[in-house]
Amino acid sequence: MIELNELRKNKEEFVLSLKKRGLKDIEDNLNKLISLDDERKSLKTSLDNLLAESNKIAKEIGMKIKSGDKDITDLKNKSTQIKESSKSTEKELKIKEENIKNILVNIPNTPDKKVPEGNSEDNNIEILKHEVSLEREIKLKPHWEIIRDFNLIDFDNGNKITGAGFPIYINKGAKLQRALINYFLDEAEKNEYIEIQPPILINEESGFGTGQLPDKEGMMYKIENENLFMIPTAEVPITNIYRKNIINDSDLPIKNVAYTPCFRKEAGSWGAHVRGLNRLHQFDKVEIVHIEKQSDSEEALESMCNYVESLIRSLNISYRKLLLCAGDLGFASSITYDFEVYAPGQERWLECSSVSNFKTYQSNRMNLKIREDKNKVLAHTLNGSALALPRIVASILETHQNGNEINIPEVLHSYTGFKKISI
RNA sequence: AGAGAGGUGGCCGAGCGGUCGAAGGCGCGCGCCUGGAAAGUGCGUAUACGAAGCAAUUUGUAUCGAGGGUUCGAAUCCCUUCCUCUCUGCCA
Repeated sequence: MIELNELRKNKEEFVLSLKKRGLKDIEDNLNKLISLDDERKSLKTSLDNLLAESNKIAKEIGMKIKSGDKDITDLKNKSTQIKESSKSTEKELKIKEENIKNILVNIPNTPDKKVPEGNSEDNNIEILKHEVSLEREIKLKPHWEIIRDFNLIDFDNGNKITGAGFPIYINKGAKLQRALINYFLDEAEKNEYIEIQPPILINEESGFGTGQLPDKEGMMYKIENENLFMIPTAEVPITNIYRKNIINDSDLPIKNVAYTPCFRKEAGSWGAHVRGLNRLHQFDKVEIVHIEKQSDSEEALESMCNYVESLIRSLNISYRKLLLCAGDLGFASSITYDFEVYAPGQERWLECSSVSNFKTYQSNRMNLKIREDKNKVLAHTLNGSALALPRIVASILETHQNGNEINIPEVLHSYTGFKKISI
């Protein structure tokens, strides 16, 4: 949620910045927000005055009763009158506050200065690319063929017991999943991340805090009679641990890592190119989350990117790093770097990590602050995938296939217990 | 899931219709005392939203799990709801 006070201070910057996202009526919207806030303030002032008056009378009555004076009818009547008008003012104020929140909640985060303009993925900027050489002369298969040939994942039975997009990993396919998860967690630990095992169901307040609710409700699976949601990413439960907290400066940075399954409805995003592991309803992911001081978050984003890059590189697969343009930026993010790995069997780049700085957008929603000297200021929240498994698996299988066997990247050997998968 | 007890500031804990944002203690911060420390002692120590001020700050309102209600006045009474503990049941 953008900060209203900041908006009031530099409206022009907000307008320019949000226009980068391609929002057309944003200036009118922001003006409306400010005038609603003016109205809110004046209502608040008159309500406070009424209540102050009413409190004063109540105290007078109390004093009179104590001193034995029973003549309080006039005061009572006066107070009742004040009460009536304060009730109606209070109602007005509540409505005003709701109106403001409804608008505020639907305004996305302002893109960082570094974020390029543009409204499609073609406008994303490639920051770097690292390619591994493929000397093999065999014809490279897409991973869904490899999976079938080596019997690593059973999509059909997943379909039978749950539905499309819920794969069953089998045998060495399952072991590979477990190896990757453990490898990613261990590496995070070496980099001073504290491991968390959060719940994978979250309530409405948590969904609101990180920005999935109310507007992105369609992405999450809902448990109807419990009013809970399956997490679309571990970002939600981890970041919400710190909801409504005031954290001491000296306790920062907070660096957490968690492995969780993730659940996404992905409504309407199924097409011909979405085969095999390219898009799933349930997938595994190791997520890193930072809570940082505002002045430290830019550097933290860099270090997170470097960490993610080192992980991908260690798997000996081709990857590239993109800086997302404003139009491609997630709703709550101010700046996002995507990492894509290359899947040579299908000749496609697949996104496997998204590293973002949300700045104060989430902390403002969840009231997460940092105590710096005497001041309390909103924290910056950041997160990134480190890493999402399925597309990494796709890239590993397609990159390291070698006829009748698949070579497992060396860093995983101690985790898998095998160096190759054979037919 | 049933029965009972309970949810008060960073923590412990008093208050159970009147000046209570809330005694007392612990913790923490600043000062005094000291050669230094301990002990002692003085002061301070929640959050949100307004108003005034360049600011330090001053000031109003709300908040005693959450949301409603009764009352001139609610931490205190009533209703709803969430959570915790104990016992019983069920269970990996």
